[in-house]
Amino acid sequence: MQRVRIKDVAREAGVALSTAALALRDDTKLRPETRRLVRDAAARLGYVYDRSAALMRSGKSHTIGLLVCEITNPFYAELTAGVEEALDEAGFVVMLANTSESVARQRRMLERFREQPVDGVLIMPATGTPPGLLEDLERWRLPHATVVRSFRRGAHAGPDNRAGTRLATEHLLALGHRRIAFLGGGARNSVSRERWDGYARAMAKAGLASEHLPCRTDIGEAAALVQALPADGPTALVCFNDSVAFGATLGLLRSGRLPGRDVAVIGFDDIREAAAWFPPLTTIRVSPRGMGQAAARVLLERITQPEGPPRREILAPRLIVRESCGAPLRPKG
Amino acid sequence: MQRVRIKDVAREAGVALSTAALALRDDTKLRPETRRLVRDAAARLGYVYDRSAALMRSGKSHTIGLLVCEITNPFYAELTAGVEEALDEAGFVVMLANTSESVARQRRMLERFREQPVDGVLIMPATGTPPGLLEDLERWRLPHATVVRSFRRGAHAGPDNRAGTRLATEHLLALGHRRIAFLGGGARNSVSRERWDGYARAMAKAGLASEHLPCRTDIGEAAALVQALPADGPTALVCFNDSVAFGATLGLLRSGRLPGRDVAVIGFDDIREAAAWFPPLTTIRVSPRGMGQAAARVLLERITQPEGPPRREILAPRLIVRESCGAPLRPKG
DNA sequence: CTGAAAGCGCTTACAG
DNA sequence: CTGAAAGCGCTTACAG
Repeated sequence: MQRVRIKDVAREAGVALSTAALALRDDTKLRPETRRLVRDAAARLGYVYDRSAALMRSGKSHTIGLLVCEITNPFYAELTAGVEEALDEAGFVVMLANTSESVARQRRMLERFREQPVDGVLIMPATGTPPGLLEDLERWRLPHATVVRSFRRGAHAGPDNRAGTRLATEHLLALGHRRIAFLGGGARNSVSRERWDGYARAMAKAGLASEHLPCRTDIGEAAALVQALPADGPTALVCFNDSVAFGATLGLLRSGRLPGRDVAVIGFDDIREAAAWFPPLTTIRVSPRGMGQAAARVLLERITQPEGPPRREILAPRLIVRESCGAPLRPKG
Repeated sequence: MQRVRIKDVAREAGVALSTAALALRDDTKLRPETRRLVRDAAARLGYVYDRSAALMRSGKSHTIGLLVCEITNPFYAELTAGVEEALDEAGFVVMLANTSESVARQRRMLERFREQPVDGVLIMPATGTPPGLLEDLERWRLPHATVVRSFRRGAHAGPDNRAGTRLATEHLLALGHRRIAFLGGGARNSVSRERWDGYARAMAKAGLASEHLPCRTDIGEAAALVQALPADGPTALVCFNDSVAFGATLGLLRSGRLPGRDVAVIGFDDIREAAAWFPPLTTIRVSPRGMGQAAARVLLERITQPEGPPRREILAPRLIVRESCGAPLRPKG
């Protein structure tokens, strides 16, 4: 069984090869009847369009490379779903690489994507990514955008991290807390720096000292750290993200303390599990799916208008008050 | 700035075009010195290998399409990481599509992958996938394999679901439970059927009646359902998976009951959060990452040996006893 | 290891 | 809308 090519479809439909080629791409230069004629012939023969051949000739792959720093993190998984959704709508397909925070693997996959070739790359830079990577991307003229974590310049979509932890800290201050610590973060990436910064500035503004309890983004590690906190420790925790906050609540429960009543906890991200948590988690909402979609749009703009200035879309976060901050226990008034 | 082609590299290195082509793929027919010579020339010119042109000629894309039923589910996210890891080692790259359990979207993405073209597809069939899909794949001669959820035939890698829920049920029976219910599942897919079946058979063998508490795989929905369970309800829950089990423990906590002490809970999957949970979750371990790697291997075998019989790799699950089943509270002996 | 050549299946520009 | 043709950048088989 020979492979069916456009030439065969053209013969079956009784039209010229160039007409068949145009008809198969639904070109409006052709009469609707002709297009139907060709489509029917293609269906009869079981014709399958070969995108790789089209790419070879036209140089457009309608494919983008997505570098995820850690796909097993629910936040990034949700973001990936948003990216994939928005790109699919635009007729693009995504090639996935999970770097697992490895700078070496990130580099290797980027070169692989370049060879593929893809029309552009969307990157959540691995922790510790050297700034030279951005320069390489620019030199390669490979359209690119970052999501969540960013370089100093270049197209980007991400949350306003400083505003987020500022909102969380100010909420806790308004509830009367004075010993407020920042739990988690500390990695060498823009998100860690910015979230810490928003908290620290809000504390300084209130004339209070900052306290950092660094730990990796790991429920177990956060839980162990919080479980061991002394009774005269912080009365409130601004957490790097929801996973760390989940760990914090588990650590409090394990040491016989009730999150919200004994120690206030606020997360960041509002991942799906946050509302169903015990106690329901007060957190900063940034909508990973929406951010993935925004990032896809920003990248597509780079691909279609490579000469324009790169757009940076900073999304405003929102404080979602539930129970883990203890607010419902202290009605204002 | 013109694009650098193999021809240019050959000229720069002072060798024939065919020699340069072989050298760039590190063919052992060539002397190491020649290979070095060519590689150095390529580096000097900033040559980028064009895989799409190679695909066009050789017909091998070294790309596979991955259809994930729900990437935001941590279990499938981890599985995706395993697939991507194993394929990368074999020099393959993955094109991702998240079907979000939509049969229509699954169909559309499959046709897209076929056009791409990919060397094969790895599928976690969306709930409600018609058996006709398998026939299409066979007719298209598109190498394929399923993961976790399966068709009646075809290459596959997945857990022994019946053995898993049987292990869980027998453990609860041994702890003295009699009113044991199955929480979650009920979707029209092989996993739901098999997990229920393993539980129901173990109950029947013990001469006990089965009880099904169906709910979607959603922490919030499971929590609400369990929170409302009466005091004379089941004393133990075999859960469809860990997410449902997490919901169950939250529902118990919300209604003032301690999971493990008041009602025993066993999950399925052993996702990362299970060990850190409060209380630590007793569950059935199937290693999503390992399963993803196994599925990748099974698919690669289909691609390299399309005429051989499809392999089905059924992985044995293991009971991981932690605290949510209450076993540590009742030392044997 | 050389050198010339065919071909993968499209896209695209062009004269009619 | 036709028809013939060039070309995208590789791979591959072949005679030397």
